[in-house]
Amino acid sequence: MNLKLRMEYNPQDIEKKWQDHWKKYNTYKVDNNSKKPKFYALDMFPYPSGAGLHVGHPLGYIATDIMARYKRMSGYEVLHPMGFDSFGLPAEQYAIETGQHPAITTKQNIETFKNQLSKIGFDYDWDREIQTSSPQYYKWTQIIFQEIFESWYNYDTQKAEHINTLITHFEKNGNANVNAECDEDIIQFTATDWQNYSKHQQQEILLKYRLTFIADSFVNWCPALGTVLANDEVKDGLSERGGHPVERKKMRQWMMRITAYADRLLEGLENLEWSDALKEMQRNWIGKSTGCEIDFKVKDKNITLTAFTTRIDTIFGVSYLVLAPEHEIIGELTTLSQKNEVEKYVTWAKNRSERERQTEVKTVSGVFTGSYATNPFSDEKIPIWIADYVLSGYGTGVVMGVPSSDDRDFRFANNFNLPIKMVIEGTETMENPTEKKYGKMINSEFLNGLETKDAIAKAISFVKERNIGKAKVNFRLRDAVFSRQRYWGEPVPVYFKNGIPYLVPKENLPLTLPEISAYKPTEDGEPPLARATDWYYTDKNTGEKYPYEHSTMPGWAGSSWYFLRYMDANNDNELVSKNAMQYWQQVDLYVGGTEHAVGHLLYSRFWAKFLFDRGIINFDEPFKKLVNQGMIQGRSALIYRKKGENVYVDSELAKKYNEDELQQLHVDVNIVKNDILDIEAYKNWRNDEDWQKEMQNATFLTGENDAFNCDYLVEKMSKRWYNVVNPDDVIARYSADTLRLYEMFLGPLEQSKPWNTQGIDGTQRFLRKLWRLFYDEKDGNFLVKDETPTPAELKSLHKLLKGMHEEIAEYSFNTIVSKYMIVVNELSDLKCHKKAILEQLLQALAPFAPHITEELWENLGHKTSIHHSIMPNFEEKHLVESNFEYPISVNGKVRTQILFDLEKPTTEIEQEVLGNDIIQKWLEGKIPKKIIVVKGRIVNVVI
RNA sequence: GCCGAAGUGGUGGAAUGGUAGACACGCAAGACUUAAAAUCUUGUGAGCAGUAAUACUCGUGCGGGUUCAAGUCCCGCCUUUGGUACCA
Repeated sequence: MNLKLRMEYNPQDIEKKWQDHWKKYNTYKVDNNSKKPKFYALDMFPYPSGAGLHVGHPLGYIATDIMARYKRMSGYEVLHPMGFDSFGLPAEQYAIETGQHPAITTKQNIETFKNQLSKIGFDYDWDREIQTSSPQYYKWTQIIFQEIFESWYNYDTQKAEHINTLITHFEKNGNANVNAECDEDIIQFTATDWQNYSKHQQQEILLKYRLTFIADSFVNWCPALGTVLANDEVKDGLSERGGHPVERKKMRQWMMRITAYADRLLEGLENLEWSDALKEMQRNWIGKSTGCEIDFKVKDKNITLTAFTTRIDTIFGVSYLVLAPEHEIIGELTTLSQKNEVEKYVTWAKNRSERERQTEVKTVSGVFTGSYATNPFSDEKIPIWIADYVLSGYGTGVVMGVPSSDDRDFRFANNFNLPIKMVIEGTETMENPTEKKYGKMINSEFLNGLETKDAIAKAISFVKERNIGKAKVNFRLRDAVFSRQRYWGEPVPVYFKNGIPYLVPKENLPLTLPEISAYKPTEDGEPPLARATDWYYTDKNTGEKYPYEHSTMPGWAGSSWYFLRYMDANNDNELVSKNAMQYWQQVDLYVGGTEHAVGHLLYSRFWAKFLFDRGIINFDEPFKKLVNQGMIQGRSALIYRKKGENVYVDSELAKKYNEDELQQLHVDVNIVKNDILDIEAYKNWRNDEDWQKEMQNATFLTGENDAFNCDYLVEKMSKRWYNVVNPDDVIARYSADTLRLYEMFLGPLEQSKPWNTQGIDGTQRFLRKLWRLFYDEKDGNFLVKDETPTPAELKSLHKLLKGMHEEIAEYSFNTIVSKYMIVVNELSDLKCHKKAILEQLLQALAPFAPHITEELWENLGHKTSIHHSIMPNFEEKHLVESNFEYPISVNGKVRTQILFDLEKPTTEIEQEVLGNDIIQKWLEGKIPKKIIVVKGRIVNVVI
C-alpha cells in the first residue's frame, strides 16, 4: 500500500501533508527583527463576498506568492500577508433584506475565503491577518481620521502640519499671510479678532482649515429608497433596484482635502515603478491644467462672472458665456421673460448624472438667461447661457464659449445659432474650424500674428495689467467625500456640540458600531446610525450628552493604510511600531487589478503622504512597484432548446435552425468539458422534482461522434450565468500545484482573459511527467542516481535557470511555465535521472509548485524545507554555442538555412550565401544590391 | 463622451525590428491493452501543386506609411474591455 502511494503522483495526499507540515512548523513565520534584506509583497486584499473565491481571485495572489517564495529562496526576509476588506455594501444590503447583522455574514464569508485560500498553498503568515471591520483594526483608522482632523495644509512648508501651528499663527498674526489649503469663504481677521472670537467661532474657523472638514456636496438621492446611491446604481435617472426616481441633492458631508496634495501626487508618480498606462490614468485623474481666470462684467448688473480657461489666447473668439446649471448666480441673471424656461431647464439638468451630462455630446442642450456680459478684451456684448456640459465642480462653473476652437462650444454654437469667430489662421475656410486648434492668431487685435504659446503669455500679462483676472492652475481632482449614509462602515469618531464637531477622546476609541433595529436609513432620511438609541458621547465632567456623527466612513478608509498594519498587525499601542515600519518600509511589489487605478491607489498615496508629513512614517509613497493583473472573465456555456419543446439541440445542428425556433440557455460550466455537455450530469443538474420529471422525457439531438456540443460566451464571472469556477473544485479534481501552474500558464499576468478549464490537463500531465523523472510508475522504483551530468543535460537545466531568473524579473510567469515544460520534456527524452540536475530543477520550480517540489525534495534526502534552500543560479559556460543555422532571406523572405560558425567573418558568409544553389536560383543571374548579415540572427540578400 | 488596455491557428498563447505560431489544449492516425483509462509516437495556420519528399502563394482586427526586414515603429479607423469620484 505504502509502495503504491509512492509509485504515482498523488497530489491529494502530498498537498494535505505539506500544508499541515508548514502550519505545524511555522515555515512561513515572518521575523520583524531579521538581519536579512527585506521584501514586501502585497496583494490587493479581497472583499469577502458571499459568492466565495472564484478562480479569478487567486491569479494575482499566486503571482505574489511565487515572487515571495522566489525572494525567500534568494536570501530575503519576506512579508507576504493576507487580510480582508470587510466593510462594504453587499453585506449591508443583505442585512437590510434579511435583518441579519452584517458582522455575521462577514464572518462567515471570511471563513469561506480563508478555507479556500488555505488549499492553494500560499505562504501567508496568518498571524498577521487583518480585517478592516474589526474594532481592533478600525480603531487605528479612526485615529488616522483624527490626525487628519487635527491637521492643516501649509503651502509655505508644502506639508500638512498640526493644527496647533495654525492656531499659534492666528494668535500672533491673524490669518493674514497664511498660505493654506482651506475653504473659499474665508474672511480676513487679525490676532486681536482671533482672541476676541468665542471658542465656538474659533472652532468654526478652524474647521475651514482642517484637512478633513464638513461641506455640502451633491449626491444621488433616492427618496423612495431613502438612501444615497452610487452612480452605477443609477440607470437613466432611476435607481437600479426598484427603478425609483433619483435626484441630485446637496448633503452635508465630511470631505478630505486631497487637492492640497494634487501637485505632490503628480510629482510622486515619477519615481514609482508603475506602468506608464497607470501613471497616465492618475495624471489624467488629477488633471492639472495651467490657465487663467478672467472676469466678465455682466451688463446693467453689479455682477462679475469669473471663467477659467486654458486658452486665454482665443479670447477674441468668445461669442457667449455658459454657466453650470448649479451656479448660484443664475437666479439674479435670469430676466423675467426667460424665467420659466431657465427654471425648467435647470431642474431637468441638475438631476442628470454627471456621467450622462458628459457622455451625451451629440444632444446639445442649454438655455439663454436673457443677460449679457462684456468681453473685457474687446468690450463686445455677449449673451450668457446655461448648459449642462459645464460642470459646477470643475474650475469656476463658468466657461467662455469659443466655438472656433473647442468642440463642445462649436456644437453648442451651431445648435443655438451663436456666432462663430475664427481666431486662428487657416481656420477661416474650414467647415469645422476646431480641427485646427493651434497656430497664428488672427482677428485678435494686439494678439494678431502671435503663435498660441506667445499669445497666451501676452494675454495673461494683459489680464494682470488690467486687473481683470489672474494666472491660475486648476486641477480636475476634487476633494474627496468621506461620508457614507450607511451602517456597515467605520464610525466617524466625532461628536457635535452646537453643530461643531469635536474629537472623541483617544481613550474612548475604538468608537464601535452600535446595535440598531434595522440597517436602513430612518424615515426622514437620516443615516442608519440615527436609529441607535442611547448612542451619545457623554462629557466626563458635566455629564452632558452629545450626539455622535451618524454617517460612516467610505470603503476606501480602511484600505488606504492597511499595508502598514500588516507590518505589526497585533500592536495594541501603535498603528505600527517605528521598528517594524523602518524595517519593512514601502511595499516592494503590489499586485492588483486596474479597476483600482484611480480610486484606492490615489487615496492610499494621499494618506501615505499625510502620514509622512506628520512624521508617522518615513516614506511618502506606499507602493514602490505595482503590477496590474488582468481580469479573469467567465466563459459561459450555452445550449439550445427548441422553443416549446423538450428537445435540446447540439450547437452545430443548431445552425440549421432559424434563430426564433431556438431558445438559448446558460448551463453550468462545471458539467461541460471541452465544450461538450455531460448529458447525464445535466439531467441531474437540479434536484427539484419538476426538473427530474422534465428530464425523463428530454431529447438530446447530438452532433458528431454522438457528442452534444455547446456554444460559449465571454462575460463577467457571475452566479447568474453559471460560469463561476471555484478553485476548490479545480484543486479536488487536479491539484493545487496544477491550479497554480495553470493560472500562470494561461497568459501574461497583466492581460485580461476568460477562464477556460480546457487546457488544464496539460499542466497536470507536466507534473506527472516530472514525477516520472523520479519514480518508475510501473514498479515504484526510485530512479534518481548520483551520476555526472552530460553537457546536454546541463545545457537543458541552465537554459531553464537563465530564463527563469530573467523572466521572473519581468513578471513573465507564463513563459517560465513553458520553460519548465520544455526542460522536463528534454530530460525525459534524455532519460536523465541524475540528482545534480533534478535537485536544481526542483528548486527552480518550487515557487510555482510548492507541494510536489517539497515532497520530491524530501525524497531526495533533504531534512529542511526546499523553500528555505538557496535558489541556484545559471552558469554561462553550459550555454555557449559555437555555430548558428542562419535563415537566409531574399528581399526579406526566408528561402533557406545555412549553418555557419559564429566566428566566421561576414565576407566569407556573404560569399557562401551567394554560392548557394537556392539563392542562385532566386538571384536569376542578377547582382544583389546589398547583403545584410546580422551576426547570430539572419542574412538578407537584397536584389 | 473622456482616460487606460487588448485584438496572432479550432482554443490559451510565444516571438531584443531579424525563420510568425514556441509551449500547451483540442483534434486525427498509430503503439500498448480483452477493453477503457493512463502513457508513448507521428501529424495539425489557410490555399495550391505533387504518389511523395517538397515547392510556391497568402496570413498577426481594417486602411495607409517608414525600413534591407514590421505582429513589433508611425498615422488614421473598427471591435472588445477596465475606470469615470457612494460597487470593491
